[in-house]
Amino acid sequence: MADPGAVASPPIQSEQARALLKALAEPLRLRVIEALGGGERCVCDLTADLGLAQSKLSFHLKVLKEAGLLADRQEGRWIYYSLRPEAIEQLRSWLAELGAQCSKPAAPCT
Amino acid sequence: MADPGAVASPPIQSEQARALLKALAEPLRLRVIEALGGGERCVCDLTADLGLAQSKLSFHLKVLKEAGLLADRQEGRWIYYSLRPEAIEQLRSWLAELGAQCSKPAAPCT
DNA sequence: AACATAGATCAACTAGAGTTGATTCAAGAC
DNA sequence: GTCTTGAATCAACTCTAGTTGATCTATGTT
Repeated sequence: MADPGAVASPPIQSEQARALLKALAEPLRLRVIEALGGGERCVCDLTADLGLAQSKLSFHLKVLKEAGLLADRQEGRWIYYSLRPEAIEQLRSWLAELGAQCSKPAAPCT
Repeated sequence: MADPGAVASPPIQSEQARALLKALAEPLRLRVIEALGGGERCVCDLTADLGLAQSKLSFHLKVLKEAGLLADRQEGRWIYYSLRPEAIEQLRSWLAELGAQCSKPAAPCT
């Protein structure tokens, strides 16, 4: 099951999955994520679009980035954020495993 | 976009996705979910396995159920919980949409 | 009927996560 | 160099979500 040589998308552990889920499970962050679903955006753009206080957006971008959901790049004084599709894909795989054999009936309780 | 006649797995909205994410994004609940990943379990079984206070487990089971992640059925005095694969699948689809076109570069900021 | 057990619910308490406004840092523009 | 602007950081505050222990309900046993 271990795959030490692989570079992209190793199977995700539940701890990592939880980090992704937690980062996504917040209203404002979800709005940010959905805004980035359409493609890369700069911070000033997001601030305006979502109508958020600057420090607030910055806080949530940091959380999302630390969870591995976002990539950022700087260009001059602007910073552009984008979704990391690998993270999304990892979470999807993790969910797929979860759903795989969940329909087995329980052994009756005595 | 509306599809009132459909019974199974209509496309999920972000509000519903958030509810699922939020329910999943809690350590204890994730443990419960993973325990149920292997198949249906009764509450007494889960309580013992996870080593949780009864009221605590009950609280989290309720949250998971209200989010639509769990199904429950009663048999005598025991209650069995199981994962709802549809919910997992809906979340996976939602994530897939999100990742679909997120790689478009931003229009440069002036 | 009384009793025992599985599980849900409730009220009081606690802690962690998000908000706010001010400050700091960095990259141009002048 | 100074000034302006985009964005991150920090400290104080707030509030929501989870914990705890007790109580209540329902099912089954005797």
